[in-house]
Amino acid sequence: MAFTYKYARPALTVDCVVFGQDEGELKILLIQRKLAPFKGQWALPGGFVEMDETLDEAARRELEEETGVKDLFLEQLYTFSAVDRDPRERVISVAYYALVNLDEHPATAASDAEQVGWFSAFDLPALAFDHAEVYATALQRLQGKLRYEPLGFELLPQKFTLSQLQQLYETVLNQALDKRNFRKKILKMDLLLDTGEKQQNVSHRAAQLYQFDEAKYQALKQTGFIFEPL
Amino acid sequence: MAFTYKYARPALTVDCVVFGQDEGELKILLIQRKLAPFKGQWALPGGFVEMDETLDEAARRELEEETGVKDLFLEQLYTFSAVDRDPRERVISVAYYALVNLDEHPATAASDAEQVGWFSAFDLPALAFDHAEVYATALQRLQGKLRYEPLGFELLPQKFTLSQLQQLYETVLNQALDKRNFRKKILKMDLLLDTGEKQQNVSHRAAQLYQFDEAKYQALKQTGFIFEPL
DNA sequence: TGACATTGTGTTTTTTTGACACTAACATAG
DNA sequence: CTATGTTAGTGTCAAAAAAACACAATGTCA
Repeated sequence: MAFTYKYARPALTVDCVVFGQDEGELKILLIQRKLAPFKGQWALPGGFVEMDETLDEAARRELEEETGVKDLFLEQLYTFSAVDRDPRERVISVAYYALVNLDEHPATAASDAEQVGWFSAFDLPALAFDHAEVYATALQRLQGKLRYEPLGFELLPQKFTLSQLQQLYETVLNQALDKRNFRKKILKMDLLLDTGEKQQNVSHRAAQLYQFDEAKYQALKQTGFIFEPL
Repeated sequence: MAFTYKYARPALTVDCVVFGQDEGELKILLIQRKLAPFKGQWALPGGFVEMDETLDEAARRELEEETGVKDLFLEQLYTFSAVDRDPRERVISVAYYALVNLDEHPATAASDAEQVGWFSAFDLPALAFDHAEVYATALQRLQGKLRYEPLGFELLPQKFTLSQLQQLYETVLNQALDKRNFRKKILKMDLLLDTGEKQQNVSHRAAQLYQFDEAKYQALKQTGFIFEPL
């Protein structure tokens, strides 16, 4: 079966930049291409958009098919349209960026048999297509949004310590932050719930575990509140 | 001649939200549809993407064809993909937003014979397709970016007074600003060049004319400078 | 030359930011 | 059980930025 149109149409794909965090390192999820072009090279997970799904749905579907990761924070990034970005034919790609925390989401279950791997975000291999540009755009966006939206919590386990949160900000933004000032500011927003629990199995003083009060944040946001932890 | 593909492909269009400013009012540019669906209704200018052009190029081409407006500030906004957003068939649309100043750009030269008009941004007619949603997204983006990027100057003539600039911010953001604080802050950034010229033909004290130092801004931006006039 | 309209300007108070160093708690090894 | 190591947790002061606030200067026009 084939499909015929009066005018030529570009192919439409989605590509995903999936960020994760592990031991103070920012990572991203790549797959190794099984087929030409760029056979064997690392690339962003993604694929063709079906006729009965939105772009968001396509991104989630492809991610689950290719990497097993699901139920993650996902947002549209930018649509890339350079005429020769795919050597085979005209392909326009809607890029997404996603945030997961590596513990709670089954790390990497390959399925379409491609190899899947987490790479340090600041030390990536050469990427296929224009994926280096897509990745750079995503990192910029993440760094930008982290300053005025509570994205960081998507990268942490549900319960986390203030030190973990601070380290996350330091890693992503690539800058050191003052411990006392950071804690003061983030606690003053009154959006972290003290769970009463403490860290387990650490060989030093155990830290308090907090969790983010998403509901309260959503309510405040309506009233013009802006989350600015720095 | 027709084009045949193995898998179905959505049609791809661009749509543009063009903002302008006139006498303290924020306006947007609409065209009246000549054809079904939504015949006779107002809609955002836009059209199909050709195989040999990027999305940016398509947006500029369609804008000039349909409204005569060219050489404007143009930035990608978001890609809209609801499955039924076009009643005829699957159409995915990459939306752009654009800024022009009404004086220096030939206001509205219709060409494809559709009617073209500027409408007050806060009092729009019913729009075709999902264009109301696209417009809402664009306005939000404009309001957001105005706070940390020098977009306002795109909407003003090249030489402008501080009062005009302030009024623009007040109009777009829909909030009053203190004159002395606004002037202090914006002058302190040292990005406005005093042209030495004064307003002409006003029936009151003539204000100083300034222009934005784009080159200096671009240089500063590299060093991490952020334009924050509020 | 007086009335009108808009430009242009400083000071004070309040709030926010940034710099800075030590004690408390807990686990572990000797 | 004591000493050591490691991270958690906390307050103050100074500097900078933001916010509030009112009136004199300039030019046009009747």
